[in-house]
Amino acid sequence: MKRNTWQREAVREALGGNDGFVSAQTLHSELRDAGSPIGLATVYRALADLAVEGEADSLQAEGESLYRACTPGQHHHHLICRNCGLTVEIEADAVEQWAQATAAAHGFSQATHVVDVFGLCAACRLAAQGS
Amino acid sequence: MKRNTWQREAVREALGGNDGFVSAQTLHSELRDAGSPIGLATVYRALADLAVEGEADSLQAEGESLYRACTPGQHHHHLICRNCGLTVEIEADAVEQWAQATAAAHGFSQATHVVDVFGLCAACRLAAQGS
DNA sequence: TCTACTATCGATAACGAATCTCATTACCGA
DNA sequence: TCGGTAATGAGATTCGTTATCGATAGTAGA
Repeated sequence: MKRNTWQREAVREALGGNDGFVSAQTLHSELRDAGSPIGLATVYRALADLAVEGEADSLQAEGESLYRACTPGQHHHHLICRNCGLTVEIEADAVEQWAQATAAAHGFSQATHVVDVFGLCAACRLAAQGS
Repeated sequence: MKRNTWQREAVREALGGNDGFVSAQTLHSELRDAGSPIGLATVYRALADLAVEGEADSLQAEGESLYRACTPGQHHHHLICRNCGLTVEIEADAVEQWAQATAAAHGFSQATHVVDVFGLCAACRLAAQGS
């Protein structure tokens, strides 16, 4: 029996309110700053649940897990600004097929893949040039 | 001034003696089991150096950093068996170009990318079927 | 609506990977 | 051989994450 609690909903909303990837710790701080008495463990549990249910994407960076709300049910990858965290969801049929084909060519089955692109978004590039 | 120590060489050899990716902790255990009195911090330092110098590749998995000896100086990706850790180095010019093009299309510059394929190698698939 | 059941919460302890500290060691040029 | 100093290593520390367990509060059924 799955229950709907305001805590879970708060995490979902806080996640949706961020453009890019955020850490569980950061999300917890934001919620506490906003006056919510939510616990850190609850934020971790909620994020893990959301990730399993496909409502959030997660990736590992610099030793911590980052999460982001994403369009559910659809396989996609991310183009992430390494400066401001701005994230763009990208489709990559070509890469999907390449991954499958490459795996098969080496005798591998049940292939999954990790594909993320990091760069400097237009705004951050201009800001860097201006300084 | 860079110095050559037996510890650094021991890490290099231990890394080369493994087919797939191994964690710093595992490598340290192996070295200690083999009778080497090398310290954990030294293993971490040596691995970080090797990664910087291009003699080792690293990737994040399950909350820890994994390392592997690799052909230096050449950009490539990995096809990794999620069961036995067997790793195959793969070239992916198509993916390189796709990543650059996609980043550029969204206004991103200085694009780098993370591309790894996980699967079940032929031997592990057969073993799984046999059981 | 009321009640019982139990999923969920949350403070905190525990855990583990990675890093830092600093006294000691030993590499290497002179 | 000698001295400066890079490198080492045991242990402490940091930090993100997970486990524990009593308290809390959704939810189904009476």
